[in-house]
Amino acid sequence: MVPLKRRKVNCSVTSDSSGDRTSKFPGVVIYLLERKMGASRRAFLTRLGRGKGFNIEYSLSCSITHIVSENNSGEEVRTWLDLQTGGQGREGGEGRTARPGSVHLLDIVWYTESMHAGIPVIILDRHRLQEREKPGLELAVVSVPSYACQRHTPLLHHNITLTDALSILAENAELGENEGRGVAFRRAAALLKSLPQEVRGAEQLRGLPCLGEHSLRVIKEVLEDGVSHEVETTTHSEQFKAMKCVFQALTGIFGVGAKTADRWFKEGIHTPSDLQRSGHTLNRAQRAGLQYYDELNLPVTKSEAVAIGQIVERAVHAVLPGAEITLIGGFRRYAEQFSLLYAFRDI
DNA sequence: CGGCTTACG
DNA sequence: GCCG
DNA sequence: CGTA
Repeated sequence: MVPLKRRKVNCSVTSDSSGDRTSKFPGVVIYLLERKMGASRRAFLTRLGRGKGFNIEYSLSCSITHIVSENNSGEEVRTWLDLQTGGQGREGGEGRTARPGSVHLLDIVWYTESMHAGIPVIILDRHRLQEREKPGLELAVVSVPSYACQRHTPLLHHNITLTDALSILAENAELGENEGRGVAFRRAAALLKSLPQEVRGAEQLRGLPCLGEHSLRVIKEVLEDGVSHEVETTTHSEQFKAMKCVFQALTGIFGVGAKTADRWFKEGIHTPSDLQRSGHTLNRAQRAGLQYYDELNLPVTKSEAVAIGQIVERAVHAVLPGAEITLIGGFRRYAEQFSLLYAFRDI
């Protein structure tokens, strides 16, 4: 079990201009293409979607993630989009778009199915506007450096559904005290995070490191069916849910790691309250962890970070007038963790 | 079949 | 589970 | 064994 991080930063993504509309589904910003759809039908579909909590924009901004069209071919929409954006949304382009992943070009069938489901349904091949792809572009067999240290592993990447699935299997292995197996699934997920674009077919991944029979099978299922049977079973398993919950509660105590959580779990200690009652002998860190349980599990806010930075700055200036103090770490790297680091420039 | 990140307290 |  |  990978220890949970303490003091998670409240790291809500600053939404861009269009994100102001409250949406039940952050990450899904829909643009309905009026061409061939007609203004009145577009207005109707927009009202329907917004009523169900979907974020539907009327103008084409860079925050759009899903473009839905009716009675247009993939080429038509692509040509139209290129005209609007000067080709910036193009997949396999030179990375000029700031947003990860490219816009999904979808048929109205995806929209109607999503309306019916009340949530954005997982995009399957039949939902996509089929584009006659340049051979070897869309289905490019990707290659990656074999050393993990040579790969980028960004937080925001192009294969979230796949990494989510593999992460569940990793978590399950870790909970079952099968660390090695967990490591393998985590490596497989990490590899997918490094890919420059969304994977469309498992064939693209042949020969890549860290992806063996099991991971490839899961990936294939998710790509073809939207879900993996094994992942679904695991997610809904009472055993898994219970273990996950207890682990979160116990390792959430500073000074308690996977081993101790495991031991206590077997002894029937499932919550911090159970622990209090048990009268177990705790070490110094754990006593503090229990005493300040709530506070230590509160996110560090940006203003808190800035305030601490100012205290340090005053102290440093007392010794080194003119020293420049810069807050770095999580708030700059857009990571979940928050580190308080102070670097000194030569003065 | 063994090993799975690393440094430090 | 994946790899050497 | 735990934190980072």
